[in-house]
Order: sequence, then structure tokens, then C-alpha cells
Amino acid sequence: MGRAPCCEKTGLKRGPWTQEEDELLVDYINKNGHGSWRSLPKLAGLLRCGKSCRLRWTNYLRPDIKRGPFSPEEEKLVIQLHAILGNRWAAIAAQLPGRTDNEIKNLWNTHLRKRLLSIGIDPQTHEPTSISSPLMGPVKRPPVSPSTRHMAQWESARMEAEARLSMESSLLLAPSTPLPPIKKTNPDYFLQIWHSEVGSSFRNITTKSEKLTYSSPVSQASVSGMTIEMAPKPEVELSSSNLEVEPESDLEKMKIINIYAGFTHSSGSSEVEDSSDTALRLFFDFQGQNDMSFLEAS
DNA sequence: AATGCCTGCAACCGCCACAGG
DNA sequence: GCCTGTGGCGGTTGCAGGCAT
Repeated sequence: MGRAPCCEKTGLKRGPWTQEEDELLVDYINKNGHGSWRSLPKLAGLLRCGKSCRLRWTNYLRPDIKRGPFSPEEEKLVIQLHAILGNRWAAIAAQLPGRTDNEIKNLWNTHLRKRLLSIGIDPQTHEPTSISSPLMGPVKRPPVSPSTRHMAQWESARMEAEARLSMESSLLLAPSTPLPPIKKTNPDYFLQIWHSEVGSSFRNITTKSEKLTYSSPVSQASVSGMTIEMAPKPEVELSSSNLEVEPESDLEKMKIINIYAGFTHSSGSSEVEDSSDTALRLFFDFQGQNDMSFLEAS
């Protein structure tokens, strides 16, 4: 019994690729494109299975692959994205140009996971393994489903970015009022992700898996003459026992989500600071350990 | 110098989703 | 709606090189 092999394995080479094989594959794809991976090996003169060719190309031979060690910024981004997306390596890789899902998966399993563990952070939940209460001592957090937690982190950052855009928009619309110094922010990173394929897939997943108990209308923000339509919010499941008061504002909703997700920080500040930084801290909820200095530790 | 252990990474495996017939 | 083929994804494995003893 058993599943039929993905391709005829008899007579096919396995294991590490030789330089000659690499050259054959690259030459063929450069001239003809990969077309059907199944038929490619025969056409390219390779004794490999199509799947193996595809893997070799996507993980190693593709011209746009960035080789070499990950920078600290890339590592931080991987951790933050992992907090949002979980083990969806392909989605994470999509946000790191030139990096492959396999590379990121290896980085996580060999470096980042261990570093998080070494500082007492659960690499799966991105939460401390235990929290301490002045009255009760160390207390285990109530379990929170990964999808809810990731969704909540997404939502927190998105709301904050949205609030910042609204604030900037209102300031731009009222030029007579003295403008407080606003930090110049690059295009908001998390809004970019939110509106990217990653955000889209994430919204789809949460929409499929979570029941709706609240939603807010599509909102718009106008910045520098550019109208940005905010995507509908992902749907959130909050049981009636957890949610007794209908949230009035996005801020209140955010607080509720954070409480529901087991967050302890106060994210409801009315001050609009650099939302990217704030969002990073929200994503990287380390219970007061917001610096990423551990990344420098080997 | 020899041996064993550890680590990092390339490659493989099995499952899933999707498109086309 | 079902079946089949294909591509893509995430988990796991195996090997080579580095390091410690």
C-alpha cells in the first residue's frame, strides 16, 4: 500500500546536486522557463525528479536569491512575522526579498527558536513561559489559540497604524492649527503587509476560522493627497462571557482584543508616536522586554 | 591525531489545494 | 461532483564540517 511516489524514482539521482546538474538546470530554465516541472528534467537532460528540480531552483539557483547570513534586521523581521503568521514560512519569506522559505525555516529552527527559548520566551506562542503576579507568584497564562493571538497582534498594529494615519490626515486637513512635530515615517510597514498578499491571506484565514462578533466599517485616510482605503477588519471571535460591553471605539476594541489575547501592556495611549515602533512592540510582546538585544547574543 | 558529538543546511517526504478534464 | 495531475508548503532527515575531548 502507500502513496504512489510523486514521480518515477527508479534510475533517478538523489542527494546533493553537482555543478553540472546545476548548470544544466539553469541553462534550461534561462532558455525555456521552467514550464512543467514534471517534464523539465527529461527536457533538460537531468536524471532528477521534477520536484527535486523545482526545489533546487527555488531554494538555491534562482538568480534573485540573496545568499549570506541574515542581518539583525532580517532576523528581527522574521521573529515579528512569525509572531503574526506562525510557521507559515512561505508567507514570511514573501516579506524578505531574496530569502527562501527553506532558509527562513532553517534560521528559525537553528538560531531564533533557541534564542527565544534561552530568554524564556515560548517560540511558538511568543509569550513568556510564565508570568509572575505580586500576590500569586508565577502564574501560567490561560491558553490562547494561535490564530486568535496572531490575529489580535495583527489587529492591534493595524489599528494603531490606522489611528496614526487618521491623525496625520486630520492635521493635514487643518493647516491653520500649529502642527506638532511629527516624526517622519516611511510608508507604514505593517499597513503594507496588511494590504499585501500576506495580510490578505491572513484576513481570509481569520475570516474562515473565527466567528464575527464585531466589525467596523471600511475607513479611509488621506495622507499627502493620497487616499488609502483601509481593508475591512478581520473577524474576531469573542464569546459573550468575555465581552460584556459592546466596544464603542477602535481603541476599546483593541483593548478588548489585547485582554482577550492575554496581553498585559497598555496600548491605548492617546499619543501618536511612531506607529511602526509601537507596532513592532505590539507584535513583539515580551512583557516589558521590548528590546531585541538578545538577537545580538549568539 | 583520532574520535565522538554538535550544528547548520540542503534535500527529501508527505500532505494539501487547486485547476482542468 | 469526482478524479487526476501538478505545484506549493511545512516538517523532517541526513550529511558534511566544525568543535570539543
